[in-house]
Amino acid sequence: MNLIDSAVSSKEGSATQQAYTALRRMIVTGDLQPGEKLKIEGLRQLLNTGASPIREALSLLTSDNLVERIDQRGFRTAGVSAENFQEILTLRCTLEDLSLRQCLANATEAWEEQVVLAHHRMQRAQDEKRDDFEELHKAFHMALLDNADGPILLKFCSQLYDLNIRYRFLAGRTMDYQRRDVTDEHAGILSAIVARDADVACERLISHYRLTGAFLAKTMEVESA
Amino acid sequence: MNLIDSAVSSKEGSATQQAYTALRRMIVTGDLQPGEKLKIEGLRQLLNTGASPIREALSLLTSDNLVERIDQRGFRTAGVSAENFQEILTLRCTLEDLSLRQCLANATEAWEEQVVLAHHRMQRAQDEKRDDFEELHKAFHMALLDNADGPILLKFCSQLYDLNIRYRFLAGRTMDYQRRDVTDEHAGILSAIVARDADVACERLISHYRLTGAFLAKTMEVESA
DNA sequence: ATCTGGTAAAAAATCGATATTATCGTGAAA
DNA sequence: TTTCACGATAATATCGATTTTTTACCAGAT
Repeated sequence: MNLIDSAVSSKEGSATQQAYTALRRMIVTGDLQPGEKLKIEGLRQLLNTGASPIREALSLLTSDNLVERIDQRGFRTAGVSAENFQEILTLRCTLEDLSLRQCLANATEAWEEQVVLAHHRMQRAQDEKRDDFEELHKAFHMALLDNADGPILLKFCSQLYDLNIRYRFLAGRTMDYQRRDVTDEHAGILSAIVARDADVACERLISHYRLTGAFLAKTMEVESA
Repeated sequence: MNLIDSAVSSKEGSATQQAYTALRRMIVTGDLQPGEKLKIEGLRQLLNTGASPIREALSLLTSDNLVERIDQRGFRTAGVSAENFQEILTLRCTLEDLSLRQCLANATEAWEEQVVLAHHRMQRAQDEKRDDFEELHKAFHMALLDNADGPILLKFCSQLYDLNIRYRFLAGRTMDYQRRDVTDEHAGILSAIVARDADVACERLISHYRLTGAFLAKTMEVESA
């Protein structure tokens, strides 16, 4: 339930917690199709647990806008649409710009070091093509924002991140992220942070998103054609 | 679970739904103190229902940041602090400004009429000092924002509204809203909307919030002193 | 053919009971 | 006195079964 390292899959925690992370991953990665009906009984067997944890996990996932709850007729995964994607993208740009500026205004050594560290870990995972790249990528982006004026904004950003990344998975995991040269973009953002240049950092961050967004939008078009 | 008329208390719906609205109101109005431990058994008896609906309702309330869930050690209402209040206020200003501008950019007859209607209903309730003023007040503010580019932003605003209004209740319901002459402010916002003047409308909306915010902040200071 | 009403099957929601986990107090050892 | 370990107790989390509601289906009528 925490923000940054929510993805660290562990067999620790309550049954609800396990169900929460498992279902979350399944939805984000597209194992569960958008708009798919989520039958308690099916999930119960799939995750080998009782109905209560499933039900509770699904309730929690509605927080994140990953699941829709319709009273008396169960749960389904959130739907997708071009409009939805667009809203996520633009909101994300707005909020992360806001947040990053606050972070830089409040900049401290400790924060900067966390960012550097997160970047390093992500980079290494990418070089070695490890499969935990995704979580480390999120960790990097969240580390960037983790020095703003308050936790609510961070939570919003975290939510939007997940919603956005879901579209990337849906567009096809095969068409890999590495295709575009995203490495330079990350490095550019980092160096602007270290240089404490808010305008440049934000500009790079936003264009990073817009590029990825445009890329995805195109992919979606192709697929729906 | 819908956004605007979530407060309309009805005896309809599932036990979970009823528990959700009841608990929500209790938290927002301060019947349940900030940071208070929410024991399932107690609430179960209070609302005369089983543990499952309570539990699920509380899970849903974590969506709204009104309840904190700590794995394996239950639920408690969200805490309050000056910093928290400040963040809510400034975020709210930012997001509602953004949203209102979108609404005006997309302005339609239908939307404008809904706003006028919502304003009228609120006004009448205020004049007659009816106790449904609160819900109609929210309905008015949400109607203002209900023509933006997407539902996510609206949901964020709705959440922040509730979080904010909770502080008003906590500051003391007695110290009534009507003290300040809020009527003019509402009317001013409305007329700017009708005139399709985004800058003025936003300026009035934001200052409406800031005034209320400053008022509350002072009240809080006094109380904590 | 289309609609309607009713019924059977399926799924969701809820309950009551049990298992699991945290909390609190007590007392012994350092 | 402080710290730690150990039970006793209270609360949470989970399970299995039951109730309620929705959904799917089909016969009969328009």
